[in-house]
Amino acid sequence: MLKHGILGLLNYGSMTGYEIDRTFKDSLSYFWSAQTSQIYRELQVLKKNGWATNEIIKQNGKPDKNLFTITESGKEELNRWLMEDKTEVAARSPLLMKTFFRGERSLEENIEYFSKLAGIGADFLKGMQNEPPEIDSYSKMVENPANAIYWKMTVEYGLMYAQMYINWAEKCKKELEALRDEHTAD
Amino acid sequence: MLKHGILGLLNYGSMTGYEIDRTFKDSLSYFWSAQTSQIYRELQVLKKNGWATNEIIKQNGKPDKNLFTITESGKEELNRWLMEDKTEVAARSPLLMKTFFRGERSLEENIEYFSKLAGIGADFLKGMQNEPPEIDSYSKMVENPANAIYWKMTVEYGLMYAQMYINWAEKCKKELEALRDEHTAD
DNA sequence: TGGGTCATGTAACCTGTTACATGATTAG
DNA sequence: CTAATCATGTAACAGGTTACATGACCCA
Repeated sequence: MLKHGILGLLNYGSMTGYEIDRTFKDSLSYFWSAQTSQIYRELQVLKKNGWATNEIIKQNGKPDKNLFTITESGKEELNRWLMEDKTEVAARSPLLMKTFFRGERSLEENIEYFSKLAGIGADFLKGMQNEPPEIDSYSKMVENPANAIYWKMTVEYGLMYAQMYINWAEKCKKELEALRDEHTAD
Repeated sequence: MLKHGILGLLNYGSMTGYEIDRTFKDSLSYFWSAQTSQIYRELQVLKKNGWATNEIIKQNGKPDKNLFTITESGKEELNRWLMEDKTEVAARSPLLMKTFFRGERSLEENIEYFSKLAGIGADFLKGMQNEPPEIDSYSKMVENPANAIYWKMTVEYGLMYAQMYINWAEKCKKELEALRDEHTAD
């Protein structure tokens, strides 16, 4: 998966591992986090597969740059991946795993838990609304402005998801509060 | 993560690897998929960590059962995990990774893509509404009916998520259609 | 007689995480 | 003087996937 993300970025233009790492951390982290070490390792795989070539650029003072460029075969692989359809709605969710087993903890603690989730969701939403991932910085990077519509769609997903997440957490909280109030009413 | 899911199940009662595997595949797969091989491997880790003990139960005709039971230390670990708060709203999303790079494909193909996503979302939603993960079968398994509320919350999340997913896919589709119609109107 | 269920796993591989290592330049 | 930025990675480990292997019993 990360391989294809890197191919997608290289398809916009040649980049060094460092730049790819920065892009993931600064702009794509809300839907994909990647470790620096993994990026450098995957770049070696891309090279081995013939999907990218590299070129050392001498610098003085700083370490040399290792600039990667996508090949024709890399572009084919990128397109193959984009066309393949293996779409699953449900994704692995640590959140739901934890929710599922919460019966082990007290009502009060769980009310607190969902309250915290709602708060975290609200912070995430606010963050996204105030400083949406820097679409403009990609626009400069890429000649074709048509891409921006797809970038915005991922942001839109983030906003809609965050809202749903908050609604869900609040609903859960209310259900537990109702349960608690039933008991204490006796 | 899977370790803790297994611990959570063992906390309901002793189980064999086969039963754990069935439970994940039949009932928890909408938020966590697990390979049979991984379950058997993780059970060895639980044992090694002192979180579970096992007992061979002789059978004739069928292979012997290997029944696992949670230990006190395993219960502590389960509770430690439930109490720890490491909640991230955003999760790694292959869906968004693919969406982000769709500028590489044609408008028409992408309209088709989002249309398919909306359909897949609708099928998932229908499936969940018609046959929600067998909450009843857990209820039999577990003495404490209070757990059911948390199980239902995970199902509720599934329903809300599926709806949001469909709305998003349809919105994306409409945006692209509008773009196409602008161009063809010239 | 053929497929499904019960029931166990191993081996190899791929992907992601954590920890470590180096070193110059630049801005506060 | 110190922290951040630029820029490269390696090693070990943890977690997840794919493929393979075995074998009896039961139902249609």
